[in-house]
Amino acid sequence: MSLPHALLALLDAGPMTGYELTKQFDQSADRVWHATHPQIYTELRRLEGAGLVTAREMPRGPKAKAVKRAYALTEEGGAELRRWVAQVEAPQRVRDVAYLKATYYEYAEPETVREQFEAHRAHFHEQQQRWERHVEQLRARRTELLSRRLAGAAREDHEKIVAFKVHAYQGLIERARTEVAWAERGLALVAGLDEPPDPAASAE
Amino acid sequence: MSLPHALLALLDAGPMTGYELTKQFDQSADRVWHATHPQIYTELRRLEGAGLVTAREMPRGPKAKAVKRAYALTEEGGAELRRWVAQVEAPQRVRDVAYLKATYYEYAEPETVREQFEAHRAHFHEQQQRWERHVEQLRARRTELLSRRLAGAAREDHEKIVAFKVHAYQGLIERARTEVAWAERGLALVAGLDEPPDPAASAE
DNA sequence: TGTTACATGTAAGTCGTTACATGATTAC
DNA sequence: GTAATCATGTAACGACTTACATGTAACA
Repeated sequence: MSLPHALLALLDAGPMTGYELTKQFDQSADRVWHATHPQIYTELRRLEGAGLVTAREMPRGPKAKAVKRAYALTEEGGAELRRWVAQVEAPQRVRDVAYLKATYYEYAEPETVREQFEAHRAHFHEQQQRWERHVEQLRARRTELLSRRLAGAAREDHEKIVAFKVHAYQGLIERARTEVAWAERGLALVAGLDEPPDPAASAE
Repeated sequence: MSLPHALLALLDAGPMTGYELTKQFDQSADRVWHATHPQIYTELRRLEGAGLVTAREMPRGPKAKAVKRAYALTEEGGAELRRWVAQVEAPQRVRDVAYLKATYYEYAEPETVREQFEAHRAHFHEQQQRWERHVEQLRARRTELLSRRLAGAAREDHEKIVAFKVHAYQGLIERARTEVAWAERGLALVAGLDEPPDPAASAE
């Protein structure tokens, strides 16, 4: 649903190949949208057909035995991106496995529950740190994409462009922190349930 | 992916019809998982085929011109639920339209951006309140499902059962609060960008 | 010579949404 | 009688994942 727009948004900074886009959408990248390469290559062809991007075929390496395709935004593509940004989106529906499972943790061994909260904490802690680094880079205007984007924008818009990106990633940092805190409260809860509250009332 | 388990989890409290389950999964309900009725009826038939639930056909109304099917967990269904709860899940990948869009708000009119942050705030504020009410109900053990679930569980497990559910929904409350705060910071940001920081430097 | 990174695709299948379709029962 | 709610489905389509498939180029 948002994949085409996520692609247009990245291409807005400048032309890229499907491979480069794939790396951007990778789990390990600092992106808010994830997609796999089959999805991306397919979608790029579709966008090309719709006239929202154009492809330029380029030789790979000096021997020119293979080609790669660099995609660039067309004017319609840019217009579509702007139209989409202005449009209010319906709120996403909740569908969270971790929380669904957490609701039924009474069925699992305390040890297992601990492991899961640990994993949750580790995951979001890592995300938090990655996004913190990313915000630093954004503020210093040191990221590849941002530099390219700023190069193609009016000087007086620079502050605004940076501010919105920083705000978005700051939000993700806060979100990750919230998850870390939740997992930690979860760990405390299991620890408390594990050793019964009143030693006199404990069985066997 | 988690739909079958979300269904098993609900049926764990006691038998229900597809229609009742649909209401539980509705956007307006206090659930962490969303699903639509075609998905639910289809999945129930699949679970029945797999032996994880059994269906009992019941007459609808006194005239018995139509039937409804109440689904109940089988022993294998219960076992599967327990197996699933104990299993560590791979973390979900980020895919968030609101944040994706927010990264490119420089393209939208300040008025439009404001509207979107407003909508974001309103949505999560409402969720927050709903979940707060839900936690109150859980603590007082006044929800339908929880009473049914507790009725079928050993007395000494009651505290644990309630505690995990409360913890999960508390997490969702915190999450919603984080989103509300993010939207509010966003509104402040737009307001600040709208009136240029230095009146002397403003153009026309 | 072999491994890693570059680079692009197809095919099958699952998960989820939306639209279509039908009919009974209850309350006003 | 008629509207809302109860109740259950099918069909078509779109989004996403996983497995399969292929080949080049750089580097050690």
